[in-house]
Amino acid sequence: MNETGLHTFSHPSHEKALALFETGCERGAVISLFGRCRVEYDGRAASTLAAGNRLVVCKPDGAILVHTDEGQKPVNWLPPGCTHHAHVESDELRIESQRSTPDEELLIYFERVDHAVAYDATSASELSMTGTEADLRERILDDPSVIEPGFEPRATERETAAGAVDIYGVDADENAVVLELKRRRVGPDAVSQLNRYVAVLDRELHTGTQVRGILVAPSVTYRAQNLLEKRGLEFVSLSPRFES
Amino acid sequence: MNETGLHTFSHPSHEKALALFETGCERGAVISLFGRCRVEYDGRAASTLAAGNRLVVCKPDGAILVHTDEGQKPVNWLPPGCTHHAHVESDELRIESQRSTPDEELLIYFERVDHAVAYDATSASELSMTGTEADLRERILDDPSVIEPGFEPRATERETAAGAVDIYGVDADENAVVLELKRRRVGPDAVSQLNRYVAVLDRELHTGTQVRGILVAPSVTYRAQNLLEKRGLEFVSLSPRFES
DNA sequence: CACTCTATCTCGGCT
DNA sequence: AGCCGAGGTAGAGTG
Repeated sequence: MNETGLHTFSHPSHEKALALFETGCERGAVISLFGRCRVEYDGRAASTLAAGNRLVVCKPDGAILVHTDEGQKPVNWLPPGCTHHAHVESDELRIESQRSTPDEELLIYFERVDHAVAYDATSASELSMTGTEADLRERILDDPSVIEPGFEPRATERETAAGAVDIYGVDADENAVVLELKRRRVGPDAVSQLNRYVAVLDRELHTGTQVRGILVAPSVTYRAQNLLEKRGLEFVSLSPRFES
Repeated sequence: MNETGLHTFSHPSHEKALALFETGCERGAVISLFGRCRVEYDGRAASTLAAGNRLVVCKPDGAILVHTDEGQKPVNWLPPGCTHHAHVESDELRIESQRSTPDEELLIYFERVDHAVAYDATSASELSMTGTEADLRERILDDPSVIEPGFEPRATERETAAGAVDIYGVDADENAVVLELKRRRVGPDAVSQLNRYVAVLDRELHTGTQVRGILVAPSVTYRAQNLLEKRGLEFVSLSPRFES
């Protein structure tokens, strides 16, 4: 232990690893256990993982992750809000985590702990992100001509019977226009969604002229392209603004 | 280093941590770095994370994760298949990971490494799971009467113009029946999907009688319930079998 | 390789 | 608190 809140053991006995786990949890540290263990999960689904060398990370908010040597996703996990209990039994260090709503349980049985770390990590209070769908909306509202000359936004999140439309406006000839925004390449589902908005607004507005529907995204899939044409909808290629 | 493939340093110099990182990567180990760092991401979106105490995990398949003290999800990450480069610059240990399609980049700058671990983890070859949609299908095929007396499955994954139908069969009166299976509570989208199948099969089969559509899931949302009634579709409550 | 679909999705916003 | 929809979705399966 020292000023940075670090506590480690190499090849600890189960008792020493247990002590590190418990004092670390109390302190609010992130616990990392490297060792050979098997894992059982029971809850929304059920799974069993045969023994192997894993990395188990246990966070003070109650989240627990079991990582193997591959994949970005943990092979087993429980979300934040779980309670952990550890004890030594049958020559194993057993970590048992549970939560309710829904009831689920993760059992991690270490036959051997190779290394144990308790570390005081800090939160991510200052993560800032750009390049989202909100950025795409801002980009259009800042300069509506990126859609087409004369386009004029009238409302965002305009409510319809089919849900809220991203941007509602009019074109140079005062025809109603519905924009559906997607921050990345889109498939046929987005086209269907746009089509529902157009159909609903056609009915709700009952102006003589057809409501125009424009899908705004960086690109579309081949099938989405086909569907757009079949439905008489339009497409404008536009990406979210990336601020640095 | 020892027979379990473990290599650790507490409070290493940047050079020592760099050496551990590079030899560990070559060896195919999982590298864990505990220390104070800032993180920048640029790719599908863009983000900056101010300096703080983090856990950085770097896997031999190219995945890299940055964990804070909270959340199940890493605060920053890159998926498997990335290439990592590490070097010391401006009194920082800099880990720079990149990939293409899409182009993205994760920059992790350690001003201080508190602890470093290289560990030979093993894969999850033997994860077995139950309680999936496949289990639900098996449960129905084992005993079709759980749907209704007289129901008789004729095909699974039967192809239609709207995609593959989960289970296709006939009822006691030889009417065509389409089952759409979901392992958990479903919303209106599943009803729409089922409706497309029924509509398409009505046309493809052009039998005199209406094709029946049954949604099979543990439960449905309120709006899905409404939509089912509006479309003349049916619902059977059934959960996947959990084997232990 | 590109595209599509599912998920023990996770996460956040809203009713 | 539960429900619903989006995601830097991830990961698997398929043409």
